[in-house]
Amino acid sequence: MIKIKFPDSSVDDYEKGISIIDVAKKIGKKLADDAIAARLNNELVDLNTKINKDSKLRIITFKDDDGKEVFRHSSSHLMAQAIKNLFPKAKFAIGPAVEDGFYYDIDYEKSLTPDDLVKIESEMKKIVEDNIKIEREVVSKERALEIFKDNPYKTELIKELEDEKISTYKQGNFTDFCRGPHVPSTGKIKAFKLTKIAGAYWKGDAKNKQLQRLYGISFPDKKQLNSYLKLLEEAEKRDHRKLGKELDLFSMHDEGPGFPFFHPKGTVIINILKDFWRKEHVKAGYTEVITPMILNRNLWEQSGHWDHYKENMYFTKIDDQDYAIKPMNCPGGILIYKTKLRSYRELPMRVGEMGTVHRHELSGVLAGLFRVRCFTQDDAHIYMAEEQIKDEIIGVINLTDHFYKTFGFDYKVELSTKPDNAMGSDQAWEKATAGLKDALDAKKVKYKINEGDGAFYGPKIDFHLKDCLGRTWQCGTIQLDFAMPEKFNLTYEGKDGKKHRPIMIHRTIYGSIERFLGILIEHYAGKFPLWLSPTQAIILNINDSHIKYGEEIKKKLEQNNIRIETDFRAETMPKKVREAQLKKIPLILTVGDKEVKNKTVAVRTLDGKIYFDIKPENLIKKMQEIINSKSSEIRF
RNA sequence: GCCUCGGUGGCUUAGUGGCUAUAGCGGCGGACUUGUAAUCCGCAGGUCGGGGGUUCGACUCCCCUCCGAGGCUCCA
Repeated sequence: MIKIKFPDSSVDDYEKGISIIDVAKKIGKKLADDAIAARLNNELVDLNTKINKDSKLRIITFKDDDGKEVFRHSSSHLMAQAIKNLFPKAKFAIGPAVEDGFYYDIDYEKSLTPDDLVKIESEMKKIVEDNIKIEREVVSKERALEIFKDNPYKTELIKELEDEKISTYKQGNFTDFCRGPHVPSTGKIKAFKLTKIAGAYWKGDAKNKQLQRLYGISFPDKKQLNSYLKLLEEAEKRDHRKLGKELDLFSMHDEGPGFPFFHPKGTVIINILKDFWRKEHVKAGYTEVITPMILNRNLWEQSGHWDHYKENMYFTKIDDQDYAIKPMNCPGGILIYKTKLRSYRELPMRVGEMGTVHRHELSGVLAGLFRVRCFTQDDAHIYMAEEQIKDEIIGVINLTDHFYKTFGFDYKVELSTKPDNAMGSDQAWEKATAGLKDALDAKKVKYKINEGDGAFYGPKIDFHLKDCLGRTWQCGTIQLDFAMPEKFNLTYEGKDGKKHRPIMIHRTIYGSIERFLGILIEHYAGKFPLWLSPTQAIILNINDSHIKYGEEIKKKLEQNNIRIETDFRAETMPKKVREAQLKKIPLILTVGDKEVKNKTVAVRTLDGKIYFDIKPENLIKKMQEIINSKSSEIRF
């Protein structure tokens, strides 16, 4: 689908833009056809004037992705103009809208500082006040090259274009080579903030010159900007690195950058995630294996990792032979497959592995639990016949859906197709890709296609989790693989008594337990649902005379596998409650004279509700109910 | 790996122009025996990430290095 936007200057409002698809739908007439044809042929026509005559067109507002993009793109130009005013020697590269705002890459002799950002912001404000008209002008390629002759980046881009006519946008003293569309004037951009400066390579290639990328965010009004800034603040509060420390879940050390240490409480959660995973996979017909961490060079040569993945691997020597620490689990699993002749009756063969892998990631990419150098994949390999692809994929999609729903995650699905450096025949790719598509369609899953983004050995489906703040994280993946079975000469004996080659699926649901834990910490803001909570309840006493009874309660809960702490210090109640709250313990149980007398406890939940006179048996029963339901709500 | 910024007791943090470095929380000791978000008093704890240099003198200035943050590239 082609989507082209341009501003509708008939409506004097910043929010208005228009989608040509809508034009086509609404008028379906020659006008739209002409416009689309012109675009496809890269003939630039001035669409504004023609379309103005039709008033029935849909208006795109800031609420639409299209409108947002136009608005943010114009914000980028606004920033560029301000930069030009302040730093006339800066050369502009590209300045698009991105999902979370906009940026402009510039080439400037001196590094800009956060102070400069403040200056640029004030300059932008001036330009907004001046409400400068933004005008489109279509010029010849020659003329464009003349206009941008001092700018090597724009020159390069213009030369790459096949069009003979080039559109430019002019606002005051600043002219940019740009397809548009833009808001009609700078005065429309009422609220913005420049957020950060970073290095970025020209055209995203590390071999090219590194430019300075200035990021910003903008909105049509202050209110929206403020709520966005609030969201950022909330995200910062939930940062798993901060909460991980505060809640005593894990730590990082200079002695092992990228290698997380999990404390007792973090380990509790990880073990629960693993237990849950095992139970569900047994139900889904998986077996589980364990393969070694260090394996001989020969294996990695055969799998292709030695040639294609070496820079990401760690090595060691044993008795003068080269060994590698596994960066992936599949070669080990394949050796198990090959321990005997396999029959078609065994297929599909679903083999899981909680496989810990080590990857030498670049130091600059490490980030808390989100990007580490040692992590455990909830891996599984499914060996199957070609005709089983669709059903197996459906099975994995169902399982994945069940997992994500359990944690309250929404998710998006992406399908990646054949890349340029692919191995295997076109037919095989087509079949495999069709298998993935069929499965997604059968499940009525909406998905986005990433052309050419598949692995070299097969197409894949990726699952992107959406957390409660709307941020997305790549976790699960389903990858079809025809390469490994080939390389390891995997076979099975068919009904016909002949040898056949199985197809392999690599798949994960959590992705990495470490990353998943990081996401969970931020998703729940550290307030884990009862079933995941490292400490499920804490017992507080009013004074020393209640300790004995408190110990009795503790024992009862422990005997029912409830993770319980006590705080019998001679501190005041408010203080002990406060500390328990800060630790985000779901249930605070208090014992005082009344409870000792009635043989009950008082229960306080994290949201501050208090229930008195709860019998311990009832408490245990209720807690077990909530734990079993995996609910994040606690009510008595 | 590259770019920019940062690193002060367990945590959060003050600090200066180059002289014996703040405070709170936490910890420990004591008093208080407390009914749902911080009781009071006292004590201990830092070679200011590490190494080198400039200097009479460096937490402060310079260089190197390690680690972290945000990006780029990559990715579970």
